[in-house]
Amino acid sequence: MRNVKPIESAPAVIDLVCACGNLRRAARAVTHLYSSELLDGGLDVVPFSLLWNLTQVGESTQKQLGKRLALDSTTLTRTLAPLIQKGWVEARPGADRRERRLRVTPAGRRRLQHSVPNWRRAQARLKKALGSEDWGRLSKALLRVTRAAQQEQ
Amino acid sequence: MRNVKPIESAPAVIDLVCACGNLRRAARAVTHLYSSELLDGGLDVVPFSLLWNLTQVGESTQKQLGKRLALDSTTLTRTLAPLIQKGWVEARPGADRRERRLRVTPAGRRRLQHSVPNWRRAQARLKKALGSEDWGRLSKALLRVTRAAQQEQ
DNA sequence: GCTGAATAGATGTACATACAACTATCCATG
DNA sequence: CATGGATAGTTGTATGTACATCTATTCAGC
Repeated sequence: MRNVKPIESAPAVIDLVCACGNLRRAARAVTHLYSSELLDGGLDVVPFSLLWNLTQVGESTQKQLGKRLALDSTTLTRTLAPLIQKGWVEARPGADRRERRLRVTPAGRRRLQHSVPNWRRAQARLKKALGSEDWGRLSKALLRVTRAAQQEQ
Repeated sequence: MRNVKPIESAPAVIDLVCACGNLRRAARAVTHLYSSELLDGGLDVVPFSLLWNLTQVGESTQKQLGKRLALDSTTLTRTLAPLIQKGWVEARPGADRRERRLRVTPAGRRRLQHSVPNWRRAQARLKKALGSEDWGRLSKALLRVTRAAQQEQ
């Protein structure tokens, strides 16, 4: 029985799909779409996302907001700066005076409301192009993968 | 029959989930995980992804590579520069002399191979934390959403 | 009450990314 | 074959993001 190819164990056809690369690419593509809608309203995706999330939580320290957004909290020092400067976000020291307690001001809330129709248009365009079944699947998958990645250190 | 609350049509409980924000957040979280593995091998996620994709396509212009990665092609001028400088990617003018034809060199291929085990570890960690069913779903959903967003302008 | 470890945030630096404006090249049409 | 519009890539600039390091503050244990 010479010359017989051995049976290959675990054929090493490893997944060629890089989850990280695919996520980053999707984020770029979708950011482009949302950005084009949101810029008409004068708020790009990052400021929009900060006002949006900060409105939803009501009040938060920088640290907590960073955790919520899976964002290094020192990054927020700079991305929040223009929002504070424009009076859309208020940062006041907490009882623990190391912390900054962040809140959206009434002016900030108005600014956000102004951009919500743009955001809805972006959502609607993507949802339509994707189909609402995939849209729902995507949302779930993203929450799960974020949790999984965060749990992994 | 007074005082009866009217039946509400389409209750305006609009999706509070922002696909863009969720994608960007997931990309940050997953990048962090992959980065921690890949950095041990000396290649961060962006150079890794460039070598990886360029290896897969064999040869490409900057424009084509940008399209494949949903990346502004001018961004590639800068992210490719260090790879070219280190001799991992070769850029030679094409027959159309406006173009740069990009190829991974043998040295680049070796460099990539060196990092593949790190990449596999990152993939394995995420896949394990996520479960392989969700992993598959995620991959499909990301391809679809990327296509959908790109088709939308 | 003091001191040293831990924590929140600010700052320096590096890189990723996009867009506008520019340059070199190509190509269609007169 | 000359010219003007289209295209590929470069460069200037602005923003987002992370990490290392620094400062101010807190808090546990003495």
